[in-house]
Amino acid sequence: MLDIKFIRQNSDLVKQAIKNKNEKDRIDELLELDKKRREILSKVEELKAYQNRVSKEIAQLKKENKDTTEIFAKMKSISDEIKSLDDEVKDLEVKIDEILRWTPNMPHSSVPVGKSSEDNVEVRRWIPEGMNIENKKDNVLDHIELGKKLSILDFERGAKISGSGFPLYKGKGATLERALINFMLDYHLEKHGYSEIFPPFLVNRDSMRGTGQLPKMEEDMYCITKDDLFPVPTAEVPITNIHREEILNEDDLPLYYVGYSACFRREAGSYGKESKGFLRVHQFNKVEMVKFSKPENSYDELEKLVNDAEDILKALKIPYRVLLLCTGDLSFSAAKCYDIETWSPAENRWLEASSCSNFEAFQARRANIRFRRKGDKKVEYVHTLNGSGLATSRLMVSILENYQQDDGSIVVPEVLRPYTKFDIIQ
RNA sequence: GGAGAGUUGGCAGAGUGGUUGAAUGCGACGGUCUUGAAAACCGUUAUACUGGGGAACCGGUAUCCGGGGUUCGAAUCCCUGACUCUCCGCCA
Repeated sequence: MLDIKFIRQNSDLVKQAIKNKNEKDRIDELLELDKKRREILSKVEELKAYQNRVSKEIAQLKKENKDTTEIFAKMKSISDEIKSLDDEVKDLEVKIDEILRWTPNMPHSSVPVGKSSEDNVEVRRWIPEGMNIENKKDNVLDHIELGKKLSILDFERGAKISGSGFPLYKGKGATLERALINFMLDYHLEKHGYSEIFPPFLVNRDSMRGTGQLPKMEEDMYCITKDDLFPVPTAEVPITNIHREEILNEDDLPLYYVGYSACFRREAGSYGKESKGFLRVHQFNKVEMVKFSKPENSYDELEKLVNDAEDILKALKIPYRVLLLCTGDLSFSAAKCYDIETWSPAENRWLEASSCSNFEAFQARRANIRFRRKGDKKVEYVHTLNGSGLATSRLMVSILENYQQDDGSIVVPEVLRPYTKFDIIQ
């Protein structure tokens, strides 16, 4: 959510930002409502001030046993007037809030302006020593074929149990998945100084609003209507909401959290080639990093966050590239975002495995997460950041395909072996 | 799922219709005293919106879990929702 005062004073900037993000502009309507609200507000507050004053006088009169009939009649009509004006203000506030919640975050000045993913900028790429992704082997199997052949992935039975997009891992495939999650968690804990969180997987509506999934993405979220709970689309939601409605100490910042969760996404409207196997699923596993930072440090923290995700891929020796997303591809809540894509030899293309974003105060304002500087009276919003570190499904595609041998077996990446207790899948 | 008890400022905890943004205690911060510290004493101690001002600041309004209602007036009465705790039932 953007600050209404900021919008008031910088409406042109905000409009430009909305345009760059390909979102709908309702700023003029917003400002009109805002103006009206403040007009009525000053009227009703004046009446309330009068009411409060007279109310004290009445208390005095009552004490002296004086007649109050006349004054009561007068105050009744004022009370009624206040009530109706209050209703008007409330009505306007609901409308204002609605538009604000549908207004996207503003891209940071360092974000390239662009229309779609075509305009994203590759910042760097990393290829393990001795590997050349240009040298395409002929007989590489894709992850679906590998999964089937080695009996480690079973998409058909997953579909039988739940529906398409719910992968079933079996045997060494299940172990490999678990190893990967544990490896990533341990790595961030030990090497990058994060604190571990194991969050709830179902969250309430307030939490979903806090991080910005609602109202805009409601169609893409699963919902347990009976209890009005949502299966988390990412651990970002429960972890960021840890500090909802809180005022943090300056000394506590930055806060680094890392947590695993299963992630649930309806992915409404996406079918076909793009969604085969692991490429698009309704349930996947992800280790998520979340940071709460002081505003002046948040962009340094973003760079570090991306590096933290990259370190995992370097340790796994998976080729990847880092993209700086352009304004048009930037998500609703983000001010700046880097995607990390890993190489898939079978698909012969890059697959998004991580997304690292700085939300600045956008989520913090929605979720009311603030901090107080030492010796300072005022509170400020923190900046929130998060990044996948990483999502296992896409990563699993790259691991299986990159580590496959000519005989169709798969060598387990060295760093995972202490977790898997085996070094080859065949 | 059933029955009951709760939810008040950073924390503890008063307050059952009228100068209550809210007693008191603790904590925190500032000061006095002290070579320094402790103790003691004095003072300060929420957030949001809104108007004025360049700003420090000043005024108004709201907030005692959320929402609705009764009333001239609600922390206090009524309805409703959420959460917490205790007991019973069920259960991995």
